[in-house]
Amino acid sequence: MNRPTDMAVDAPRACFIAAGLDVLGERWALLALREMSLGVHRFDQIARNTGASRDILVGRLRTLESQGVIERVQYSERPPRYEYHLTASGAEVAPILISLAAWSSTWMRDETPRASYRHSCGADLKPVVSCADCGEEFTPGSLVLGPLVSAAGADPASDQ
Amino acid sequence: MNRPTDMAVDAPRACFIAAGLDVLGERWALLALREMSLGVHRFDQIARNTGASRDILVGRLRTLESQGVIERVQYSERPPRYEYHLTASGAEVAPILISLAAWSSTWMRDETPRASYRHSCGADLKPVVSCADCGEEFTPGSLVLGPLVSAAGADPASDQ
DNA sequence: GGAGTGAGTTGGATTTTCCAACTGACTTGT
DNA sequence: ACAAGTCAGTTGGAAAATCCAACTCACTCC
Repeated sequence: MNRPTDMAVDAPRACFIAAGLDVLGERWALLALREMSLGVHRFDQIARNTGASRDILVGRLRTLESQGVIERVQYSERPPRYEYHLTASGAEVAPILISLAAWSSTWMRDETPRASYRHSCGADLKPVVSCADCGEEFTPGSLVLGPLVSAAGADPASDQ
Repeated sequence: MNRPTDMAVDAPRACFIAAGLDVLGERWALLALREMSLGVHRFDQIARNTGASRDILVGRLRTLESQGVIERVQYSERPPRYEYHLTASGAEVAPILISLAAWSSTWMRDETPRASYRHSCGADLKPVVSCADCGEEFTPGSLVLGPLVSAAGADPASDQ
């Protein structure tokens, strides 16, 4: 009944990139996941290695846990102590970290020496992102919008 | 247990992931880049499609410009009007967006329908990240710390 | 002349983050 | 035994970032 000019002030794009950022895009979240990927699982060490304030970090870890990205694993009973581990979902954040590290080491333009990353084969980090279907490498611009869909949604019960 | 590089015991890890997040990790930055990747270059439309406040968005765009990730291109002289375009550096943010979209569409566990993404070949987004050197796929855990190095650093004069 | 477009800017409220110190329940060293 | 240290948080207040709606300025279109 109404058309171009009338209502619906364009709402922000609801896409999977935006949704992913709701979970992973808050400050310190990806750095905390980086630590767990590197085998650091304890609160104090994660706080030290990321530089996050302890109070903020608690909040992030709780959010990531509630989203099923990490899980708290008890390693001491008497004082109850927990460590943080990646779930299957969290482990699959790796490609994001890899892309970020690769972009950064290519395009950062200061001289600051920083820890680099490598593939476990020993080579410098040079990830190639290709399409599982056609095998072609993704080039800038080869990412295109698809239809509206719901996420695959790993079921919350399936922990490792 | 974990001391891959020898760093001061209490300093946050200075790595390329952290450095990348300094540039791309602020709120709205990646969504603005998403818009430009999708061919949206004007301020008003970027603001609408991302949902960012206009004042904050101005700040982000200025930061991204100063980092050489995007550039302002004048498209009208009187009134001076600019649009925002990805530089070579910005175009290479695509793998990050792709990984994020793929992770999100796999692991988000609500039913909300969202815009999905595809490869330009038409297939659903299923990126495979592999090592340019050995060809092996990156598996969770195959990202390992390397030595301290400076970034390749696109030369600051070449942004135009 | 009035409405509309586009790219911002402004001021004030709200939210998030930062920081250092503190807690409580242990464990280890002397 | 007692002091000191470890660990995973909490707490409260200050500082910074963000949100929001309205406003500006310079045009163009009807």
